[in-house]
Amino acid sequence: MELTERKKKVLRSVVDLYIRTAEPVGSKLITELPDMNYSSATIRSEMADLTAMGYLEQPHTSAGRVPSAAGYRLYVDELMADYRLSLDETKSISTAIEEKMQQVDKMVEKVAKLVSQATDLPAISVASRYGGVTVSRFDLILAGAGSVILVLMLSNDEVVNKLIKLPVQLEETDLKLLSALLNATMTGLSVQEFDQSLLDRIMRSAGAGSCLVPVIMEFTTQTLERQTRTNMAVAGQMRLLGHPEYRDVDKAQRLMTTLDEEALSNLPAVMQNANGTQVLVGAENVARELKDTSVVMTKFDIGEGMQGMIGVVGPTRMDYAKVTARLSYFAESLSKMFAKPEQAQLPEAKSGKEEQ
Amino acid sequence: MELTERKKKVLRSVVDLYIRTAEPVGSKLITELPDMNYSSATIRSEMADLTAMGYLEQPHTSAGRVPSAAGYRLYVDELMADYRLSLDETKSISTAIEEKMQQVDKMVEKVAKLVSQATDLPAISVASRYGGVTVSRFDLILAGAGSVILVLMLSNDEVVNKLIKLPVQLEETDLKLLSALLNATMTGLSVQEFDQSLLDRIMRSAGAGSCLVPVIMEFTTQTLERQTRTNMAVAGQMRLLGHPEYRDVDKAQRLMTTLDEEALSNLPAVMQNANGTQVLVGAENVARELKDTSVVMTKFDIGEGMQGMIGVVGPTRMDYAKVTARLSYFAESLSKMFAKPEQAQLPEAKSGKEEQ
DNA sequence: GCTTAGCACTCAGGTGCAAAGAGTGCTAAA
DNA sequence: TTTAGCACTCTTTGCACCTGAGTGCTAAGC
Repeated sequence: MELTERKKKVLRSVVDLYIRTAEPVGSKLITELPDMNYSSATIRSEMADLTAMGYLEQPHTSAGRVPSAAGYRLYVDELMADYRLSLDETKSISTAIEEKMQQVDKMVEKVAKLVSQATDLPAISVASRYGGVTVSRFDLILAGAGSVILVLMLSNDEVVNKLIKLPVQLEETDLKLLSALLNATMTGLSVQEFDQSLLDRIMRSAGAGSCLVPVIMEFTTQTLERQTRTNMAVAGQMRLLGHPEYRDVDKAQRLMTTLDEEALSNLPAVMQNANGTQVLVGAENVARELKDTSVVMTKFDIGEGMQGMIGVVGPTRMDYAKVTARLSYFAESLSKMFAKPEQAQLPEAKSGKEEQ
Repeated sequence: MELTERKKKVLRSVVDLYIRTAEPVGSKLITELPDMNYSSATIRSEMADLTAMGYLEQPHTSAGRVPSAAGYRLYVDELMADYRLSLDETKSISTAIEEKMQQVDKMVEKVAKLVSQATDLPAISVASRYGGVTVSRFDLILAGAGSVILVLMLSNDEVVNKLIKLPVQLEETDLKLLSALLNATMTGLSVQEFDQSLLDRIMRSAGAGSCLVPVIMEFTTQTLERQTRTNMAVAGQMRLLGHPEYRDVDKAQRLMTTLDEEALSNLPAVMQNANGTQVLVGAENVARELKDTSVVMTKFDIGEGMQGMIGVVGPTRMDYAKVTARLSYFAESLSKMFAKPEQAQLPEAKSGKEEQ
């Protein structure tokens, strides 16, 4: 059977209405739409066809129609009207992002929170670095009262520090010597190259500062390891409860536990080869628990060998147009922000063409 | 009417059973308890008395009894058997805490998560500082490639840093000069004392480094302000759904929104004058939304003019004995940890006397 | 005087059934 | 090709009814 223009129009109406009401859509409801100059009987026969073709489903004989996974797929790929962000919306997203986000792990949390807020759905935010971070510079600062501040500058321009209480008294010159030694031997080395022989070598040459070396080594290793780990945050889980399909507490809970745990950590893999905004409808999902749930996600650039991803999880009935619009606006804004760290330029509101 | 020993025993049994089952407790159920050598009729008359005295309530005529707020109060204050933490429990709490917690804001989050895990309830964790943090030392490190690392050491021994990209080329000596100037003029000043005249004064003397001054000022102000803010984190909100009284999604949602927002920020005030573990039963709560919910909270010390608080929120029917035991163990462990930052000693398991 | 057995009473929750309502598929006429 | 009409299906809702749990009271027993 051929998918005529009118069939598409009916399908789109069904999905649109279903997104709004979360109730099965009947033929009569559709006839009441503006631009629908057919009787309910005509719509009925079209709907019967669409059901036969697998785009719609019927919960039971005397109920209205509900989009099937295939129906959503078609909707997302072809039918969905571009959602046009209003000035208000871009503005509130912009000001939210503008607050400076200092470190990557903090950033991940904040972004998750913002995205969740903007979409009224639980959101995840991931930042993964593809390894290779090294220390590009060591500094030791004597900070009075028997303590030293260790400052590491990393190859990705992040800076971390640690306060070390000194067991013995050390002179400024001792620290100069030690930091020079560290800079000479350890900069540019990845964490895998740290080993016992390196430690021995440094200890031998360290002189008065040798008691600091183990602490420094441990902190450095820890820091570099944390850098390669992918950061991930989940926010706004409770928002799920606002949507009728999750009034079943058990279901919501099961879904959120999945989200909290690792099951989702393989989503970034799915993301890897795809570009732009991706929509996973219901059954297309990897994780069991997400079977009747959809995921929308987008990549964004953080530069310096890093990559971010933001996504939301929600009922298959979610308002894809709105969600994808907001998500990609976020991603765009974030990418720009990381491109010019100090003065983030926000993109123009995407002026999508309004179909129909 | 007098509250006899036997009445107390009955009341305790009712609360214990209700905590376990979340169902109204009938007279017959109580007779089945070991150590209860009375007939159901006797228990019934005792329960009728307890109801008249306001310690029990009846959802409807033919239902069992449920503890009233006053009943819980009495239970918490007098009747409750000390819960004895098993070795397993102390161990899992200990190892959880042992992971080093670096910065205060990170700490707050982690603690909230741990407490929530240990009690299977939503948890809040607050760390508030009573002001007065100043910068005790400035350092500027030239980090090659036209950038400078600014390191601030604060009066509470926390260290923060920021990477600044240089608009112009600066020499090591310029930075030395500037940092000496900053140390001379700005250390020990609280954020309220930063004003235009101070900025002007520094700008005049800064020489080549003057272009850095505004950035440094802003970052310093921001940092000190963040230090005085109280950090607060909420974790495990979804756990609420596991308890039957919150199967009503709307209720759970309303409660959690309250928790997420500020309504709870006045709880620390309640905490201020009290010591030890506090239990707020139902109607005793400040916030509207918490009316049929209980809050258990404890203070702990962070030293350095700071104070922490952990608490959980849950159904009035929660297992007070278990929750208070775990909470105070946490608080104890944390206090000890901050007393000797580097090698946390964990307290012995509290060996409470087992009554009855 | 306290305790207990017995009994009548109350009320929430489950079950079965009928009516209402929503929506469908099919057919015949326009 | 579209539409009006109609019979059919299935869920939802309301209602009456029954059952079981639990109570309060009373009178008898220790």
